[in-house]
Amino acid sequence: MKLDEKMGLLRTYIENQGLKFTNQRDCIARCFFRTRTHISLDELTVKVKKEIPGTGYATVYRTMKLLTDSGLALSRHFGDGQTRYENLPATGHHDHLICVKCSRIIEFQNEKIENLQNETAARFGFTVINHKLELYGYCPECS
Amino acid sequence: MKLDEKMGLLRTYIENQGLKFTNQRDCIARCFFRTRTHISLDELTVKVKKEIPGTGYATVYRTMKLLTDSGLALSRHFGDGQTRYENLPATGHHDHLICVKCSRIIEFQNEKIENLQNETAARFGFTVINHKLELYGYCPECS
DNA sequence: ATTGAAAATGAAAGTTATTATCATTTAAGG
DNA sequence: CCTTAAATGATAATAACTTTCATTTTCAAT
Ligand SMILES: [Mn+2]
Ligand SMILES: [Mn+2]
Ligand SMILES: [Zn+2]
Ligand SMILES: [Zn+2]
Repeated sequence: MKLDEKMGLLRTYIENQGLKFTNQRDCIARCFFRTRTHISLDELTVKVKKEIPGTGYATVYRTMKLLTDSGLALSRHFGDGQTRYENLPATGHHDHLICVKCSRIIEFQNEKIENLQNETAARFGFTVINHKLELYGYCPECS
Repeated sequence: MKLDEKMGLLRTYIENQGLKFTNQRDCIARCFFRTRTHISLDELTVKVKKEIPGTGYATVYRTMKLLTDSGLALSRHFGDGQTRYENLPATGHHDHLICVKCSRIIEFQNEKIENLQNETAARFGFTVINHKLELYGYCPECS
């Protein structure tokens, strides 16, 4: 999805909710949509302040909540006690390999695993609405 | 593993580390070994206080850290922002199905998924040392 | 049993990430 | 240009965890 398309969806969501489109929201959303990492609020706030110096952490927090609620961002919790946000993956859902030494994160997709997850859940009468699969270990460079 | 066997392992671990075996540690460990749930520190502290009323939360916290470090307890993080502890499963490693409505937790094992995880990691040159697989959804009663 | 050094305890304070409050500013429709 | 509801940023509050410290307890060596 293109940047402008995302900004359009955000505007629509904001209008529909009776909210207002502000300078800060514009800047924070653009900064976020630009990233390709799993970014924390602290990290994102640094980026945003370079464009609008006065911006408060709370506004970044609230805007990321907005983006998450609207479905334009995904929030993730890896091992480090911080919430991280990532853009919607163009290729669809993915899971993560995380290096416990250098924190490198590799994304992967595995249709077979996903299917087995659903099979397993079904066996217990569960309806899965989301899941978390994280593999922690050593990346090639840290092995 | 029997209760006494676990207590023996704990004693050994404590001796080897040059630590001391106290009344509180005995009580907290027994209370924990008795549980079959994924218990939080608050919950465990309530149980412990019924046997030794003066026991402080910090002591429960420190003892569970000890049990985790010694390999006699597993710490888990589900969605609710609290650390939970569970006994070593007699049947070996398992993963979890979690009901987002009633918080019921069902444990499952799936060898195929485990193998696919390792295959996937290997494809990226990763060595997996642990993983987290949680399936969130609705249990049969809440569907 | 007594002693003494080292470790454990419990209350309280400190940490850290997140979330809420509130006075002031701003967006946007009329 | 006005109105007013929402947004902002500084700050305070929360919540779970972790540390500190004065006091108590353990336990090996008398
Ligand atoms: Mn990702
Ligand atoms: Mn379990
Ligand atoms: Zn690495
Ligand atoms: Zn349920």
